[in-house]
Amino acid sequence: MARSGADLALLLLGGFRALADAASAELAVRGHEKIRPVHDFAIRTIDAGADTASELGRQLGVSKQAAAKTIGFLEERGYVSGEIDPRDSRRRRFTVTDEGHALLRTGEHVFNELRAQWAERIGAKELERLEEALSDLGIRIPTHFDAPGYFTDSSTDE
Amino acid sequence: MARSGADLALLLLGGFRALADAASAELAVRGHEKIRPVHDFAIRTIDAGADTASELGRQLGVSKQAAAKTIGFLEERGYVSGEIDPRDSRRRRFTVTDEGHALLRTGEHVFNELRAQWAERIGAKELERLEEALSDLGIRIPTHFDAPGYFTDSSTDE
DNA sequence: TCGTTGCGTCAACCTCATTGTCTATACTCG
DNA sequence: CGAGTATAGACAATGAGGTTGACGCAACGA
Repeated sequence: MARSGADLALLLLGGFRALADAASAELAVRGHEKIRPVHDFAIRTIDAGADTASELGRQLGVSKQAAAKTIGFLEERGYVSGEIDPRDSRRRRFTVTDEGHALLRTGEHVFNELRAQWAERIGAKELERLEEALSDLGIRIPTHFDAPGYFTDSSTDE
Repeated sequence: MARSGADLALLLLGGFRALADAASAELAVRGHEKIRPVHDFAIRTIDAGADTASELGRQLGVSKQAAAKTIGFLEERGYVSGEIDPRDSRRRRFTVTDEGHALLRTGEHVFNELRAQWAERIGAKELERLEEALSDLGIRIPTHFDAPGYFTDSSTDE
């Protein structure tokens, strides 16, 4: 039967949220409080070479000020550490600390566990097929999350 | 091959965003500027009986102030209209206007068109299978759309 | 050496949400 | 009836997350 397009959208969003919320909660349990996907993403991006605030901002598609703020948070938590570039004293170059790498590993682990749970529920084959379908649709990994809230729903009540 | 759980999450988010963004853009083309999913959802909820700001807030899981603001926007655009309840002058009771119903219909249409495009790309069967899989996972329709939240604080309540 | 460009920071402001406070109205119970 | 309580909605302050503008300073290129 032809389902509705709106339901499809909601299903996708719901799936994402189920994973993201569960991951965030699990990360908190494991000692990484208040970590949100942005942080994971930012750390990866820094690790991949975007080692200054300006560069991180460009990579993430946000202003350098916003990127600097995120870096400030990460630095405060000890996930990254930075020092002035001896070659160019305008820059502060950041590196991901062991703690930062640990967070990345834990996050990955948590997500993989979640995925494994899904695979158990509907079958590994089916899950791969779902991923395949989404990939075939040309869905690209989003890097910008300032989505205009499309729906606001009550997840709190039940 | 075993994909990563994080990629799965991103794929779902990306899918949702692709649909939501396209729908929002198409709605703008059709004369409904700046309409986001929240608005559609709010109108539906009002139509379903949540005819005061407080009640809408409760249904949507947001504060009454936030709900009042949304209603203010909808009223300004002519999607809903309200008047003081003669039985209880504290309340302003809202009803969805014809314009509001038209928006709902258009939104539905736009989403269905988008879904049809996806069905063309990967096959109707495959799409249904994807929806089936997501449903089987017990994904519930979310109503809280601050969803970009992979990287934004998404409330961890449940 | 002198512009130009880029980095990082300060400051102001926007949006969307929150909580707290307050007035007015309604409801309930002794 | 009248007192006390609960509720609607409005106002204000606050917070999170982002933006733009301005600016000092360092680097670089002609």
